[in-house]
Amino acid sequence: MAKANKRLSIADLAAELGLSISTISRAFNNAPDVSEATKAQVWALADKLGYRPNSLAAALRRGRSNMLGVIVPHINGAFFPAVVHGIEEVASQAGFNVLICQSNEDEAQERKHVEALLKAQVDGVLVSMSNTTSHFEHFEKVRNQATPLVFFDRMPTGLPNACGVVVDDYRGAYQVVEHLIRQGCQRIAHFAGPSTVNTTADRHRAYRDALQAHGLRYDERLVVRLRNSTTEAGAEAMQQLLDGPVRPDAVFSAYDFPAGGALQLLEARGLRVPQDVALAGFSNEPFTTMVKPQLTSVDQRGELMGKAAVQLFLQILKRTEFFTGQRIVLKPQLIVRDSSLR
Amino acid sequence: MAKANKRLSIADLAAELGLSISTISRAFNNAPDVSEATKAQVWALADKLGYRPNSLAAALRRGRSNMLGVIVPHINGAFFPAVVHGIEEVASQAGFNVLICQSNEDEAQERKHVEALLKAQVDGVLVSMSNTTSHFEHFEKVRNQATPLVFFDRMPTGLPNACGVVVDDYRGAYQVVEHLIRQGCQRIAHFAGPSTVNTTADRHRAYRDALQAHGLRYDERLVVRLRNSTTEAGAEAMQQLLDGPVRPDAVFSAYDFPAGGALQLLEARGLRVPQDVALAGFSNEPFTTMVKPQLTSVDQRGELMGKAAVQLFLQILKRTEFFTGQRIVLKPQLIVRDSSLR
DNA sequence: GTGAAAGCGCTAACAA
DNA sequence: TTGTTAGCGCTTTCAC
Repeated sequence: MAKANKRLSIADLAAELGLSISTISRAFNNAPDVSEATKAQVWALADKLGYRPNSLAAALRRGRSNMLGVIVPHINGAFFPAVVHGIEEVASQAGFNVLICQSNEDEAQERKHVEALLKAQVDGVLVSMSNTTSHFEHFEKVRNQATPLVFFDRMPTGLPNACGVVVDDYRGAYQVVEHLIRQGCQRIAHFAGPSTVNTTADRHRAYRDALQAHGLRYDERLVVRLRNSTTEAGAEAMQQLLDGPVRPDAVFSAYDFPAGGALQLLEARGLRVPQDVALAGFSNEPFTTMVKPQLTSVDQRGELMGKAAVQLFLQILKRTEFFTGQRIVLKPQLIVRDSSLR
Repeated sequence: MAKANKRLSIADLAAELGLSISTISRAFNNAPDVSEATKAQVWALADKLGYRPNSLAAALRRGRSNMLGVIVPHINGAFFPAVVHGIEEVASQAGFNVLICQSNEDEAQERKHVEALLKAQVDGVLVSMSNTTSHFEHFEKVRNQATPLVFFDRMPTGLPNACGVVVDDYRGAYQVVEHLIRQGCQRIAHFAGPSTVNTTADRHRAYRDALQAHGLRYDERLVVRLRNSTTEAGAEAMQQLLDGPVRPDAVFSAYDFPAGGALQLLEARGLRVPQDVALAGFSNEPFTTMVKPQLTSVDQRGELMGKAAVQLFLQILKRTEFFTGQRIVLKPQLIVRDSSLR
């Protein structure tokens, strides 16, 4: 095993080969104006010595790190991992390394991550906002650094000209509710997510609009604000509805896991799904096909979203102009399963 | 909004305040030998100007990046996200930023990530091996750079003195099989993972040993090698067993999702779980409590594992000595649920 | 308590 | 095709 481990630099290779450091540098960047013979020599020696270019030094000098910062609220469930996957794929094709951070739905952590990424000189930041974030100065800072900023899925409503990729949550939710109405449901309840986030706010709005468009009353008593997006929160919400003044015959949940929780609770209470209460969620989590009955849901095109976000970033990077508030809107996909078919 | 965006440096602050760059640097590092008044001045100006230290430059100069590289096979399911969570928590406490990479169970990608991390001058690498990895030179390279290398969950068997944190897979699997035997199962089948990976190899070995220790025959015909760790692979494997010469009365799956797939297939074939076939998986995925019957499984202590891995890394970093092959073994937790209770 | 100066490892003019 | 040189922004002796 190798012993003395003082870090090697191009200077060492240069000395060894009797070449100048610039030639070594050029060889590593595969510059066209270095002879193939020289390149071969350099690469062979590097291989033998275990030399590896220091990308920090290169980044410092070049003023470009080829690193892309990504902030997600979490990587639980299937959606954000899918997005991350899409991001990594396109980013690595374009020669970028990806720095992933989780905000854990906490604004303070989100700010810290933004700072850290900026200090690390990332060439761009992709963010899906924490759902507790209510101030946006940390995002403004990114843009003030002239660092491209692209949102995905969750965008701040209060930030003018924000670029991003979202799914048409309104449309997806509207389709769910229309579907439930067509199945004959009359008292459709809603498990609502936070109203501060575009996604869940849109789902809620679509729920209300779809009801009214079909002549059904929007009844506050049928709307429960979820504590979070877990099964437990869903079970609680379902219990609350069952204890309430109006017995729903369907529930549209802003997330899948709470819908799963509702399913368990209904079963425990001896109610049948979908005959007594139809259920639909949002996200198309894998578990939705493993429960009985399988859960109706809406697919959010996670991987595609990630890819689109990086492409948008690359576009912005190319332009010298300033940010133009581009927004890419993906079509969600309603997936009807047994939990809402009667 | 700010306009001309040439990056600021300590030199700009120094000029503005009539101080030297060293003082500015010291102020930012909160050095004790700078007067509080000066610090306050510097910080105020930085705040006003939106200056942010360039951590790349600092890392280059200091020879330490405070970045920790992490390579996971994927972030699907609940286990690896839990580990990552644990890693981030302890790492950020210790002042490290975490660079997460996914190998997608592919050796080539794993190698590329190792190279990229090393070039980025990370101070350490935490890895859970891809299950297709069969050569370990890329790991040796890390150690040859004198960069701490810590494995978690999946360790190479062929790398001497590898440090890492694992769960006692053998023990967990042994407990599962013993439990099934105590429930009266006589023909216990096994869905096996890759034999190249310590975790699934241990689960398989424990399965065989537990059978034999209880006077049951180890029958190759009851062992199916999974194509991968999805529900589909589990359904296939179950079908294969049902089509085979020996009808099992229990299945111990090396992963949870295939157990879920088996559950669905059994149900579709009109077989009852656990009465006709008892089921048990491994990982304690959240979905195991959402299906009916709920699935027996083994918890792998993901978050704890992540924390322990970082602590091990920090320990190694402190020592001047070389790697000693420390291994931390966590106790898994058998969680018995309805799918195996009869 | 503060400053001057060297240099981390690399890139990119500019020369030759 | 190759070499020389001046930094990128920061930390860190060593002075004063």
